[in-house]
Order: sequence, then structure tokens, then C-alpha cells
Amino acid sequence: MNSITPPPSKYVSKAVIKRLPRYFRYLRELIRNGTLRISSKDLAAKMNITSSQIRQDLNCFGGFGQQGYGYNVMSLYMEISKILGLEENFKAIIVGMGNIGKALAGNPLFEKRGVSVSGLFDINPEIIGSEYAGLKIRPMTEIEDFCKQNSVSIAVLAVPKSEGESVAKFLYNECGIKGFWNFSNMELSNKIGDAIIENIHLGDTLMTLCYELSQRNKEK
Amino acid sequence: MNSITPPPSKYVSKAVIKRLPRYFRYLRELIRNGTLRISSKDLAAKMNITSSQIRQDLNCFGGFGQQGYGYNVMSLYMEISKILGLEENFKAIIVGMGNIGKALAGNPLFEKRGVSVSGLFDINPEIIGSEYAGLKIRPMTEIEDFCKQNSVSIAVLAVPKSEGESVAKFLYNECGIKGFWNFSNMELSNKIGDAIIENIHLGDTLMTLCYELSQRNKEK
DNA sequence: TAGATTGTTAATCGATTAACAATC
DNA sequence: TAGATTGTTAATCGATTAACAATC
Repeated sequence: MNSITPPPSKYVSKAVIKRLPRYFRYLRELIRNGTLRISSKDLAAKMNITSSQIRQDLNCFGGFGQQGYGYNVMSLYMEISKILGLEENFKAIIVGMGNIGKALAGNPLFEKRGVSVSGLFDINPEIIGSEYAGLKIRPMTEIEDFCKQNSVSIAVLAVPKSEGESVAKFLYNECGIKGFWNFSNMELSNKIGDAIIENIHLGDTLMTLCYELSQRNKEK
Repeated sequence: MNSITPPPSKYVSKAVIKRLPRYFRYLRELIRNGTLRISSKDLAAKMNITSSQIRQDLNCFGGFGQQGYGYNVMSLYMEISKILGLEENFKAIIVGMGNIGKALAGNPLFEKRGVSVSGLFDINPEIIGSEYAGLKIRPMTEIEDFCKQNSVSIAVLAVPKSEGESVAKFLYNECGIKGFWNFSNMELSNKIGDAIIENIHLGDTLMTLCYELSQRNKEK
């Protein structure tokens, strides 16, 4: 079997992409501390990775550093924001206002990443019409018009597992949603056309924590 | 530089461990469907991975299959539960009853993985004493005694970033907590003695979603 | 200039996949 | 038994690290 044809331009591996958010966080922290420049060596020490990896990762996207000096913290932060698409100001809706939906609505994480939550949706008539985190909870019947009128690109899926697939399909097919931040615990990969899907399984990390704990117990 | 000495018994790579929860979920689903046996080939097709990988992964822990037959779904599920330490019935507390803490308290994910949430804690006097998800919210002053009396091993850290480190240190040093499911957005690795820490950064996956969306937009 | 640190190539390491003998 | 599928070794592939010339 031959290798898969790499995407058009310069191919950036999934491993690198998954590390970008961490760089973003550490740079943000450095800015907060008033640090103006940093070498790959110093950043590596903070992040507990190798300086080689930092230089390799960043050079997938361009030469952001300067020999003998290091990296300008602010400009590197802005480059990474741009690479991550955070400057595109994607619009999101939250679908399902149960406990998870509520914890996410009004959470500052969206704003920090340039994503704006513009609509909240649920099917429960008892909460429809009420306000949460400064936004009105709307009925699902309004979702199609809302997405089209507000150029929504991301749906935060916080519906029960049993509804995950059908709601996602509706959002993809009828509402033009192409990105799913999926908390429904239904794995949607390859099920929703060419949509981009991030399946979040909170329980998975709890299980690896249990694994490590039980290994620790066995050692003794 | 030489390679790090592998842990005592048979070394299992981090990559394998991180896949175990996903096997756990698919097997659970198969049980729910009433499937009694499955071959690595069929499971691989469902999970969108290779059958080789499944066989390699499982054989880190033992020969659970049978040639010509495949794997017994129920017994494989139980083996994986055991490997993951889910049968040890770890006790957990939730520290910080803000939006995230509330979304986690009473969430069925704990029960599904054999972890029991036995205590909720906060510093806000307005909510201390009230009930949430069937449990009383207690003041932080009671946390030390509570952990010791109830053999708590896991703390779900849902406090603000600014408090993450100090609360974790207190729990580790004074309360005997060795496992942290850390939602505080403060990276705690290497900061809390030899504690086992799962840092959860929800925003990271939102960022990779944005990255993929913006790449998609550029292609066209 | 001299020292520092990048960008980048080459070497190493680890993880995934393929292949097949063993065996149910 | 014959067919199916595992467990496991070997081959491939990809990701990380080391090293150093380029250069600020």
C-alpha cells in the first residue's frame, strides 16, 4: 500500500497541530508576565519538552525567530493565533443547555480564542425564552434561520448521546455548520459528510488517571 | 544520552494506554447491542483503525482472543476495565462548585467508570451547606478530615486557575490525594510531587477545530 | 567582533502496519 | 478437517532528538 497523498501545500503533521494550543497558552502566559523575548531553550525548559522540538514545530510555518536572539514573544503569539485561525472570529452556537451546555455558555474560553458564542438552543420548553449568560435560549425550530443569518460555523454539541448524530446531521445538512465541538459522547467521525469534528470524551482522561493510579498502587 | 529505564514489569507505551478508553467505549457499545464476539478485523472497521493495532495493543496485557474465533466481547470488556483500574472503585471529591464543578457533579460518567464522587467542596459561604446532585457542598476547612476518613484518591480540580496550584499542593501534602483530574487550566505536571495529573484544557481542542476550519476555508 | 541561538539536515527512536506461522 | 483469526515477528513509517553551519 502506498502512502496517502499529502495535503496540497506544506504538510503539517497532526502531532504538530495538537501541540500548537499549548504553545499558545505558554506564550499568553509569558505576555501576561511581561516577558518580551524567549529562546527555544528557555521555553523548552518551561514546557518540559526539547528545544529541538520547538524549533522544528515552528519551522513548519515559517522562520519566526532570530539567530542569537530567540523569539519575540508577542509576535510569535500573534503568528500562532493566526495559524490556529483564531483571528477569523468564528461564530458558534451551543446546542443543548443541560449541565455541560451551561458550563460552556458564558465560559471565557471562547472569547480568549476569538470564538463568539452567538446563540443557545434547547428543546425544553421550560427554559426556552429564558436568559443564560446574557443570551436567550431559543427553540430548535429557529436554529436553521439563525445559523444562516449569523454565519455560524461551529456547533457546540451538548445534547444527549442518543441525539448526537441526528442533531449533527441536521446542522450539517440544513444549517451549513461545518465544525463540531462534540460533547455528546457519540463519536461522529466519518458520519457527518466532510464536517470537521472534535469528539470530546471527558471520561477517557478520567480512565487514564485511574490506570496510572492503579499502576502506582501495584508497584508497592 | 541513553534511553530512560522502562518501568519494572512489561512496559506499555503511553500511546497504547491512551487508546484503552476508546476500546472500553466500543466494547461497552457492543455489549449494549448484544454482540457476543468480535474479531479484530470487525472491531477495527468500526473504530477506523487497523486490526493489527488492536491485536498489538491487547497483547501488551495478555492473549485475550482465540484463534479462529476472535474476542469474547464481555470478557474483553472486563479485562480492559480491570487493566484501567476501574474495578478499584476509586473515591473522588470535586473541589470548586462553579459551572464546571456543577457540570461534573452528578454526571453519570463517574459511575460508568466505577469512580464514586463522595464529596463536594467550595469556599463560597452562600452555597456551602446546600445540596447539589444529592450531595452536600462542604467548606474547604473540612476537606482534610473528609479525605482521610473516606479514603479519597482523586480530586477533581474545578477551581480558578489562580488557585489551582495552591489547592493542589494542599490536597497532596495534607490530604493524601495522589490523583488530580485538573480542570483549573493551571498546568500542574511536575509541580505536585509525584502526584498523577491529568490536565484538562478544553480550549485546546476548540483551537484545533478552528485550525482545521480555517485550513478548509483556505483550500477553496 | 564574539556569543548566542536559530533553521535545518541527519541520526535515532518509537509506533504502526504487514505478514504469516500457530492454533482454535 | 478446513477456515478463520489470533499472537507475534519483521518491515515500514513517522516523529523526535541531536548536531552544527548559518547568521543575527
